[in-house]
Amino acid sequence: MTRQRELILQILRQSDRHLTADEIFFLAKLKLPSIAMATVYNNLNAMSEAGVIGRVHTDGGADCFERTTEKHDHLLCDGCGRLTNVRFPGLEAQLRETLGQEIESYDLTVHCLCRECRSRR
Amino acid sequence: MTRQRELILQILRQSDRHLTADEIFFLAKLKLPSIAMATVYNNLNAMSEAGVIGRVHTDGGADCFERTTEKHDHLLCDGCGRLTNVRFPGLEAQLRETLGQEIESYDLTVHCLCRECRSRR
DNA sequence: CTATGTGCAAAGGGTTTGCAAGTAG
DNA sequence: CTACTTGCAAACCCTTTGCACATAG
Repeated sequence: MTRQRELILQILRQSDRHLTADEIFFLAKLKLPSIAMATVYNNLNAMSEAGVIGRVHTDGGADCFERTTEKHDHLLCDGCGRLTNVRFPGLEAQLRETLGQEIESYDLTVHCLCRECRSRR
Repeated sequence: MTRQRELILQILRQSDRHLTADEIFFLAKLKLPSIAMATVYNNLNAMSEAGVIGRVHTDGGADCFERTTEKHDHLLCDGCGRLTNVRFPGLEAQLRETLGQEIESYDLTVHCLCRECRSRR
């Protein structure tokens, strides 16, 4: 548990949004100017593999990281890009039943237009 | 409709698998050695935006392209990486109902271990 | 002490871009 | 003809790697 890892974890814990490695790097540099991007990635990789933080792959863009480690799905606004967490309880059981086979996990991203974006049209 | 675009489309139509841009490039070069990667991407982008072919973003790896343009979901074996198409009819309506708002679309990838990979353990 | 983590710079994979030359319609 | 497409190389973004040095425990 190095100073760098502690700082990165703290940044994630204090944010209620999803953060990219770049954003975390920027925020970390404010407190610890010597920190390197490689260190940020090292720690994000280590912590997401250890299940301490969550990681979200996004289509085309940079991965996002979040403090939540609970299983959840994502709601993405195609207008403004805002990403929020949602849950569809029972969905996994239903998918398993429909497929008729064991499931390791699933990734679901629902695309929408949020209220603001919808009214802006 | 250039010779290049026709060739790329033909390659996709003749394949029942998902193909990466790299694989398409390789296959296209066999018939048209002068073709460039940029041309392959140009055409794949144009055709997937036009809805003529399908595009699948994969976590971390290269995007895959497929002839099907019908809406469907994906089943990915975590063991061998094989990607197959599946459908969960009625899922969209159900997601819309649970969320209580309009949905543009959704992306669902179900992770599994296929029979072969499961028995190999 | 010693294994592990750091910072740096350079490399990597996948994709896009700028531009001069070529081609479809 | 003229706008669009090609091929090429270089650039791009995000992420990883190699390595000498520093540090946690």
